[in-house]
Amino acid sequence: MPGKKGAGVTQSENCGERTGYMLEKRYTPEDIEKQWYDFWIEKQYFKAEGKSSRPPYCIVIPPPNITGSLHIGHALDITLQDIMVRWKRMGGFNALWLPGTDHAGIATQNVVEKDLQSRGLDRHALGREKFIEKVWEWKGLYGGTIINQLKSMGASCDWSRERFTLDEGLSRAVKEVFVRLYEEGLIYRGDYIINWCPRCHTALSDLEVEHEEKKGNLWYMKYNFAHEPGHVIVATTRPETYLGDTAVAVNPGDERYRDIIGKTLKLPVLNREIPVIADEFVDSSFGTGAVKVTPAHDPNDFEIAKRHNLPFISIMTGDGKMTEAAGPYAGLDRFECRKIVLNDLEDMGQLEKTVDHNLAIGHCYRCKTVIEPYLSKQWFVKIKPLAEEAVRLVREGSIRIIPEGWKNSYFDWMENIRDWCISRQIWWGHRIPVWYCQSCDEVIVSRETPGRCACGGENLKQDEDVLDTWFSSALWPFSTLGWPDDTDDLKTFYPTSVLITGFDILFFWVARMIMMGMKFMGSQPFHHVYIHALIRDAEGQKMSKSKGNVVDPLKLTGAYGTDAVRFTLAAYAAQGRDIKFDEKRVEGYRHFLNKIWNVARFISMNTGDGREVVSIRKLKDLSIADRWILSRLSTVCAEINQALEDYRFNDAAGSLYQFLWHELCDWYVEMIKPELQGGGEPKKAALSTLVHVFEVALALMHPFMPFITEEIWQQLPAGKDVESLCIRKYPTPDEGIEDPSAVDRMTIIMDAVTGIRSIRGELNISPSLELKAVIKTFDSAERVLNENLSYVMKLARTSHVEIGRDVSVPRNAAVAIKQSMEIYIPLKGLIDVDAEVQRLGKDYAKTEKEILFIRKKLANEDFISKAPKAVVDENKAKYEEYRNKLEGIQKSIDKLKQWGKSEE
RNA sequence: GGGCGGUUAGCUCAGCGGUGAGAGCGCCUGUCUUACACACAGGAGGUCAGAGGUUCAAAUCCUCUACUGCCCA
Repeated sequence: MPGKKGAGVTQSENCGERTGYMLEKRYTPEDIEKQWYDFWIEKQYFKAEGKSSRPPYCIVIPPPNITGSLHIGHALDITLQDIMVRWKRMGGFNALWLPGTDHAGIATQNVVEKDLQSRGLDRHALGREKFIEKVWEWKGLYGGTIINQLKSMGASCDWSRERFTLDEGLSRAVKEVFVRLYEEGLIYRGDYIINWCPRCHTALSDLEVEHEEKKGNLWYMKYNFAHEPGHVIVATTRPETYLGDTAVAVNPGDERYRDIIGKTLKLPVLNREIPVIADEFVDSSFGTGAVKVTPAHDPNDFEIAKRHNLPFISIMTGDGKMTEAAGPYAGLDRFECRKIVLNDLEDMGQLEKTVDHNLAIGHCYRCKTVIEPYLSKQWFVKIKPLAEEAVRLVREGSIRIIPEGWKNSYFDWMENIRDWCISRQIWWGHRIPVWYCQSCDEVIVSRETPGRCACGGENLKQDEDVLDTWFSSALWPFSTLGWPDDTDDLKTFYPTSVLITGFDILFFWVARMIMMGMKFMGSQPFHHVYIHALIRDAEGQKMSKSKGNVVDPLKLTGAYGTDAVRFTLAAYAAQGRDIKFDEKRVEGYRHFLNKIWNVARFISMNTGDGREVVSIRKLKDLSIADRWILSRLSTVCAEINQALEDYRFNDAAGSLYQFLWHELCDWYVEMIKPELQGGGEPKKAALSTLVHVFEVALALMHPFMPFITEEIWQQLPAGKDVESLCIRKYPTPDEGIEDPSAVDRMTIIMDAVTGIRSIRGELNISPSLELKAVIKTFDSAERVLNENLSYVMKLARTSHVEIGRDVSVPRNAAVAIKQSMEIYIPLKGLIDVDAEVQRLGKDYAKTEKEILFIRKKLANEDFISKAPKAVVDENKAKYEEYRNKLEGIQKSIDKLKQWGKSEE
C-alpha cells in the first residue's frame, strides 16, 4: 500500500495548482480498513518468531466457539488484547497473539442436529461416523465466521499459528493428559449422581448448571406405617421422586422421631416397604424434620444411601421419562408425572398440605432445560490435588489477578472444588481414549488405538463418550504452543504473559488452565490474568438474544468505523465494574476520529512538499508553544505507557483524547497558525514541531485505533524509518522534551486568554469583534505576557493589549481576576454595570468560600502540627493567593459601583 | 443462606485519604474565526445514597442502614 494512496485521499479539486493531495473533509473508515489489514498481513507484521533475541510477549486468545458470531463481549476482549499486543510489538517485544477456536461440543452438536432436523434427518439415523463428518462439513462452512469477524476488528493475531481444539496436535495433547492423569489415579470412572440434561442427553459438570431462583412449592406427604396405624409426614419439592424412595431419614438427635427409627413405612401406590433411618445429615429444621431418601435422584440422598446400604432405584430414563420402576406411572414425562402423582396422593388423602417455597432450579447452560440429578457411570477428574497448587500460585502472587477482587472468588471456588465430571454422552469432541476388552473386561487406557488386549482378545470397544470441551480448553496455553512436543514456541512463549477474559469463565477456564499448566508444564500458564467487565445494555440488563437487547458490534463498526468502536470499548474498560453500553458514546468517539482526521488535513495543507519539515533536534529556536506541546507530549507518553502497564485502558484512552483534542488541536494548532501563515524559520519550527508531535501521537494511538492512524501516518511527510506504524517504536517520554518552565509560562498565557474569552462569552460579544484589554500583572506575569503578546492577541482576539504592574485601570471595563493578573476589557457603552457587578459577585462568593475553608484549616493547631509541612505551606500560599484575588474583585466591584453612580 | 460489588452533574461513567469534585453526551448562549458545525468559544448544573465513626484532613478508610447488581449454595 505505501506508494499508492489510501482510499481516503483524492486529488484536490479546489487547489488545481497544487501538486499534492488533499485529504477529504470527512473520514470514511469503511474504504480503508480492509486494505490496511491486508497490507499488514501481507507484510507478516503479526508473525512472531519461534526463536528470537527480543524478549517474548504472548497472549493466547480465549478461543471463541466455532458456532459463535462476534458479540460485543468478544469485541471488548479482542480490543483489549489487541491493544496490549500492538503496544508490546511496537515496544520491541517478540509479540505473539495466538488465535484459535473451540469445538464447543454440546453447542456445535446442537446446531448441527437442528440443521439435520430441519431436513428431516437425525444423528442416530446417520450414525456416529457420518454425523461427525457432517459436523466437520458444517465447521468448514461456518466455523470461520468468527475468525473473519476478529480480523475485521483489526486483531493482530499470528494467523499462521491458528489452532482448533480438535485439530491433530491438540487431540494428541488431550490424550496425553488423559492417560497421564489416569495413570496417576487422578482420573477415575464410577457410578455417581451427576447433572443430566434430558434434552442434550448428556452429563454436565457442576459449572455447566445455571441455578435460577424460582417460586415453587413444598409438598407435605404422608407415609403410613406398614405394620401399625399412624404415619410420618415428609416434605419435598419434587414429589414424583417418591417413587424411587428407599428410606425416610431423621436426625438421630431429633426427639420427635426417636421412637420411630427402625420402623417400616409403606409408600403410597407402590406399596413398597421402606425403613426409617437416622442420619446426622438430616436438618431437623427443614420441613417436618423427616426427609424422604431417593438415592438415585438426589446427590445428598445418594451419600446417605451409601452410608446405610440402601438400594438405588432409578425411576427416570435419560430422556426424563418414568421407568418401569415407577409402576403405573411408567412412560410418563417427568413433569406430567408430578401432576398425576400429586393428584393421586391428594385423592388418597396422602397429601397433607402444600406451601409456597422458593428454590433454585438447575438449568442446562446450553439449552436451558431443567437439569435432572441422575445416577450413571461417568469419568471424573480428582481435582483437589491439582487445585492446591493452583491456589498457591495466586496466593503467593506468582499469578496476578487484575483487578484483585476476583482473587476471593477464585479462592472460594478452588477451596470448595468438587471432582470434575468430564465425560459427555455426545459425539462431537475428543473421544475418551479408553477401550474395553470384550473378552476379559480389561480396561485399556492408551495414547494410541490398541490392537489387542493382554488376554489376546482383539475385540476391543472404545468408550462411547467424549470429553468435556473445557478439558481441552484447559490445555490451551501449552497445547497450542506444540505440547507434548518440546517446541521452540513452547520454550519461547510459555508461560504466556497475560490472559485477558471475562469473569464468566474464571472457573470454567482460567482456573482449570492454571491447574493443568502447573501439572503438565510444571509452571503457571500466564503471569497476569486481566478480568474485564461484562457488557450490559444501557439499562444495565444482561444482553441476551431472547431479550432482544444485544448490541451487534459489526453494526457499530459499520456505522462508526472499527476504530471508533475499539476506542469506545477501551474508554469504557475501567477496572472492576460492569459496562452499561450506550451507543451515544461510540458516536462521540466517532467525532474524535473526525477530529484526528481534520488536524491531519490541516497539517497536509501546510506541509506542501514536506521540505520544511525537519527533525526537532535540529531546531534552534523553539517557541514557547513548541516547548509547551513538546513537554506535554513527553508527559503523555509516560502516562500512556504507565496506564497500559497497569491495564488502565480507560485512563490511557482518556489521556490520548485530552491531549490530542484539547491540547494539540485547541491550543497548540491555534497558537501556531500565525507562524504557519508566515514563513521562514518560525514556520519551519512550528511546522516541524507540529508534524513531530502529531506523528508521535499517531503512534501512541495506534494500538487503540490501528486503521485511521496507519492511514494518516502513511501520508505524513516526516522522516519515517519503517514502512508501517505497526512496527514503529512505541513512543517513550524522550520523544518529547520536558520543559516545566514552558508549562508554567503557558499557564499564564492560558489564564490571560481564558480570562478575556470568559468576558466575551458571558457578555455575548461576537467572536469577530476585536477587543482591547488592559492587564494588571503580578509576579512574573508581566514579562511572560509581554514576551508572548501575539499569542494572547491571536487567541483572545484582541487588537490592543496593555500589560504592566502599574497600568491604569480603565473606566467602564469588564473584569476578570486571575491568580497572577487582573484583566480589564474597556467596553464603553457595552457595560451593564449591575450585570457586571453581579457577574463579579459570583466569583467573589466562590473565592470567599475558599478563603473561609482554608482559614479554618490554618486556624486548626492540629493541622499545622500534624499535617506534612508541604501541605501546610501549600495551604498558606493558597490562602494569600485567594486573599489577593478577593481584594482585586472587591476593588473592581467598588469601581463599577462608582462608575454606575457617576454616570447617573 | 454465604460472598463480592455498585450508589458521584439530567444520562453514561472517571476519581478511591492531601484538601478549590472531573470527562463525554445532553442542556443554555454566541459564532460558518479559510482543518473540522462530527466544529469553535463561553455557561448552567453536584449537601459525592443516608447515618455514625477513625483522621490534622474523608467522595476516598471503618461500621450500620436503604436501594441495586452479580457469583456461589
